Amino acid sequence: MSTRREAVRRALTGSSGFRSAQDLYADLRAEGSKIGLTTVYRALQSLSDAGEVDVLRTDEGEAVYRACDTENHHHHIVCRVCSAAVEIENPDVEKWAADMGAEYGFTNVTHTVEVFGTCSSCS
Amino acid sequence: MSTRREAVRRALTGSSGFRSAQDLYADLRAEGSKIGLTTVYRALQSLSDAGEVDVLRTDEGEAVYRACDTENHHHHIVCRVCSAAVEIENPDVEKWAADMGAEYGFTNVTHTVEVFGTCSSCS
DNA sequence: ACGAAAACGAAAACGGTTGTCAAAACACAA
DNA sequence: TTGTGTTTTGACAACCGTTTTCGTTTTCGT
Repeated sequence: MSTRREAVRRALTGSSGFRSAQDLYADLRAEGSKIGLTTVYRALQSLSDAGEVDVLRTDEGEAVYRACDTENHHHHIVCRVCSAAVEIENPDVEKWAADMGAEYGFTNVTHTVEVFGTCSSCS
Repeated sequence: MSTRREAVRRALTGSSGFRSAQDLYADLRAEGSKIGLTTVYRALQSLSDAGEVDVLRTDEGEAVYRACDTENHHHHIVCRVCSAAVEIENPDVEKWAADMGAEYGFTNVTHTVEVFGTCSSCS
């Protein structure tokens, strides 16, 4: 694990919500790092490939990342103002998605579930 | 409703799955229309604002559109090969999302739920 | 038919992301 | 330590989907 990638992971772990690559780049530069934007993207790509961070897309199509507490499959409630996120799990939803897939003859079923709202401190 | 926008709606209604703006543009040009890409984007934007089509983002960040049978809130099972889609509804999921939001003090809660798989004719 | 308003399309601009490539950092054997 | 091959890095350009701009065309009301 290279130093740069470690720095990106640290920056991500130090934030409570979903951050974009450019956010993290700005954070790292602000704290004096000479890291390049390309490297931030590369680090996030590889952390994501390794399953160490969760990725999702905003409505604007921007990719945002988060270092999650568990490696288990789970979902989030994300504040649309400050992007803080709470991890949530629900076996029923997992089962429902799988059942739906089976019912319509779909194989290799995956799903995305994200809940958005305004968190108590932002409202 | 302008002619061009109607053409885009027709192109969308004639497909069974989610299509990107560029897909629709290609379809329309292929059938002889002299429509411009800009107009396709504009038409999709306005159809989407009017709630007449559903929009979602692929993992690659591309926006894809679909003319749905119902205007009610619903979700989809989407084939990741041919992008054919089945509309699905489930009050439990709706309730769950709302409950989760309330439990963590989030207001103005919305959610996105999409199921992906390989449909029977593509597998 | 006329003028105002809306729609249109080509091309440029934009913004996030990825590719390129030479320089720098590193590993490690001699 | 020095040399050599590998990996990582970052500036910059390229890419791609989308939006903006702006001059032209079409539509609509009168």
